[in-house]
Amino acid sequence: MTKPRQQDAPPVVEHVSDDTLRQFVGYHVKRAMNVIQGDLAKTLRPFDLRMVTYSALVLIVDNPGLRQSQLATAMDVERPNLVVIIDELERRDLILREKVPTDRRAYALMPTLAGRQLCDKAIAAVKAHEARLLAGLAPPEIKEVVRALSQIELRGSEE
Amino acid sequence: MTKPRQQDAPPVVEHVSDDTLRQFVGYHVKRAMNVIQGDLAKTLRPFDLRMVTYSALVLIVDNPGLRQSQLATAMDVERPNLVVIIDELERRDLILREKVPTDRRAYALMPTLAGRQLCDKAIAAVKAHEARLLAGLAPPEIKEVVRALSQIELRGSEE
DNA sequence: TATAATAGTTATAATTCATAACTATTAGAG
DNA sequence: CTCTAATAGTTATGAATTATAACTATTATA
Repeated sequence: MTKPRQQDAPPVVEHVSDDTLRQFVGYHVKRAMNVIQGDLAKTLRPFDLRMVTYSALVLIVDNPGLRQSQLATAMDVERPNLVVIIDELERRDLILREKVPTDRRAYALMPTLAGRQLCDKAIAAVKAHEARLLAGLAPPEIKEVVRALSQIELRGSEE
Repeated sequence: MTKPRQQDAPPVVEHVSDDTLRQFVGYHVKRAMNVIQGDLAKTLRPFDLRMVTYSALVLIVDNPGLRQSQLATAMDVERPNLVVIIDELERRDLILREKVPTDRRAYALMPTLAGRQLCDKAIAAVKAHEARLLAGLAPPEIKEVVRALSQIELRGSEE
């Protein structure tokens, strides 16, 4: 005999079980990602940055002179969608589109001083917030996680 | 002296470095998530399911009788957005909205036989695909990753 | 009984993501 | 060397996802 049910009424669910989904690593990744994304958004708000503008800025600071198409590929964003991101960063004078004399179709993306400074501050803030999220995890554990996630990422690119 | 640059031209970036972002676990989670999400979408396409409809179906099969608001909370989806998801599953006769005699505002979500069957098949397919993504990772490593991700998830909910 | 709260819905806006087509320019085949 | 194809960036646009306000019906509570 199963749970007693009055008449023909549907069972009342007191606690929702997601055990089946929990067997999938992907589910855990998704839920962790939700938390991380929410935390990141909150962290970046004071800098008036979103996740995309933040990562674009970091990549430009780290790779001064790169082209928009390179950045789009690195960020896994369609070229048309990158345009507005770059527009926004340029409008705020965090980066600039520098003309490339050897190829007049392309722009070399360069960070400004303000861009580098904001980037540094944002990175520091993100670092602090991430540390709080990862509190309770020992460094070797974290290394292990990163290794595993990289492995998954790799599997994806070799399709 | 740094890299030689002809005249005043911006440096040419041959390889885009994302080392700065790689220091963040969140970045790795995001990139792994992209791969997983793409793989999942491909896996579910033959069943005419998307990630949201799939997880909704699984949760309904595992928790027959649950209410839409419970499901919305479990899935981290706004109630209005869940309506169309449930509509879709119901239209395909995978689930049904059963009237609750004790509360005439609410619907108890129940899977149909077809729903349970499709769910089983989809779960099997996802399991197989995930196994391929995780090939190269030993079971204890996977356990470690899940533990770490759960920890992150937890940190988020205790804000 | 009156008021507040809840379940589900509708309508709608904001945001994100994807696609086609265009201009200007460069590279490559012949 | 010229013609064609390919590339960089852009514009326009649409699809999909996500979020918000307000509504109906019903239940819980003061």
